[in-house]
Amino acid sequence: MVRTRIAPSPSGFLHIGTAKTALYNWLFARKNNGTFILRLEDTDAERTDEQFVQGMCEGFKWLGIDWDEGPAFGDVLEKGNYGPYRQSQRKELYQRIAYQLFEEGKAYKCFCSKETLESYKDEAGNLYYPGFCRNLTPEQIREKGDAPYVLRFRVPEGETVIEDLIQGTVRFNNSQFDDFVILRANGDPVFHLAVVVDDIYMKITHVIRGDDHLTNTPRHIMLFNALGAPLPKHAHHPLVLDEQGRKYSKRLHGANVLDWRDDGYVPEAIVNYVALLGWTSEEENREFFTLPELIQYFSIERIGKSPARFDRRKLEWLNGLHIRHLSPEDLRDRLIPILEKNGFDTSTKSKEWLTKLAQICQEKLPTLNRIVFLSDFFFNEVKAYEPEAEAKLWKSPQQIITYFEKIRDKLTHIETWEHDSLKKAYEECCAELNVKFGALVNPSRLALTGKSVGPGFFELTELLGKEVTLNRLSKAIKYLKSKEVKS
RNA sequence: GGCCCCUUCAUCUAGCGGUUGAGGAUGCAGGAUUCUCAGUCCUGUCACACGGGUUCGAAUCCCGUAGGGGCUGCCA
Repeated sequence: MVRTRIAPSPSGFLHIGTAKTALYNWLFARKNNGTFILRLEDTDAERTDEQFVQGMCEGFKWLGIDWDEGPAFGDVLEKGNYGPYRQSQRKELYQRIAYQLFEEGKAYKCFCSKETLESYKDEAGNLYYPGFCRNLTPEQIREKGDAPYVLRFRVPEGETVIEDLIQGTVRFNNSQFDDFVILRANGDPVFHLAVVVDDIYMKITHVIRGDDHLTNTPRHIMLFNALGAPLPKHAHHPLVLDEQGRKYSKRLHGANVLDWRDDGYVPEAIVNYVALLGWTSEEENREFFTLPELIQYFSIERIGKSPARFDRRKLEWLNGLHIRHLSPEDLRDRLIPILEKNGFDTSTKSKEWLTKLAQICQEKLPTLNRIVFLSDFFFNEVKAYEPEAEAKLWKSPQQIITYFEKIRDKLTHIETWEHDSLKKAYEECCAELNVKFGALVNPSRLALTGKSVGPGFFELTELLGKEVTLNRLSKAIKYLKSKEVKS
């Protein structure tokens, strides 16, 4: 039975890198009918805040990553039989295990003060622990009285080997690891101990995480061994780098997965893109995947070893692709909040109308937010005409006025206000005026939308409705006339 | 500094000793679709970090060098 986990430290929002780790763990669990667990690593009380938990979980929820076991937060209840799922609530367990190691001589009390430790630095200025208290005699310990101490793990001699599903075999000489602290002076466990204890007690079978943990893993393996517990399988995937090739800083826009939601990206695209950042399908040359498809094709073996840069442009392409795969109704429902947020009143429009709007804009949306640009003229009056477009399309006002008057006349008498009859009307005008289609359509677009680009012309005209269309044509005619007088 | 990981087009990557005059995708450039933009479909552009080996033969294996990243906390 596969059991994987994501174990974030709730010290902020859901980072894009954490999302990648979560996704890989989640995909692996789902693929193997396993269990995916959310565990909060909040052993450092100072850095933890309940609102961070909320923010992080909102990110998971948005991405569609759900967990089978996890802690309570907000109005969500705790799930699972291996809880609690917050490390801050498992303190007694860690202490018990730490002292068990102490009793067995695998850990020892260290009374060194911070100042004592500070005095030991290597050539590069890094602190290291020379093992002062490693071999204190019982008398020496007794002499310390009730002086504060930490528990340090007694790193054994020899070699620790990681058999990693992604990295292959990685060997470490134990001599490079100091006797690390497992229990702080205040009784709180340190990350290394808590992780190992939890992974044992929660019966984690596969530890999939970023390769920033690769050099932590030997310590963990030593602890597993000291506790006589079987090793989980390890898989260290490469980190997500920013567009400059550096570690994706928390302060960068986009580090928070919800930034992408705000920018008009759909979660389907984010998940697809992040999965592709270091993983390829065995179905060669395939890049578009829905979440169910990712589950179907995912495999740890296909995860690469080299770090990947985040490429916003490719994400945007994928985003457009996913948007185009949405049903018009689904797209409509995602668009409405964005329209509302930008002050467009959608309540006066029918569901059918809004669906049509979604439909005619669908293939032109790299992001959902683009809808604002593409559809503002449906909700607001045209207050200005694009100057460059005006210079180009309305070069000879007198001529355009004749065109528009003819079109207006034609449209006034149109029987059914829909795409085909509108097109027919324009075709007739073109024939009568002996001009090309574009010569009529493009200037008209400017009159109706104020822009030179937008949705298909007859589609948008149909949606605009007869009254508005005729009004805007008249308004344009009036404007052109006034312009002519001036010149 | 020490230890560990990484290095194929600008970017994400395929490739796991010969079938590769290195394939796909994004981007970029050009063409088609003559209502714009977008989309779609074509075409083009662009890479095996460097230096040594091993081998009949290397992007693929080995060793160096350089560059990038990670860890080296009573953070996780």
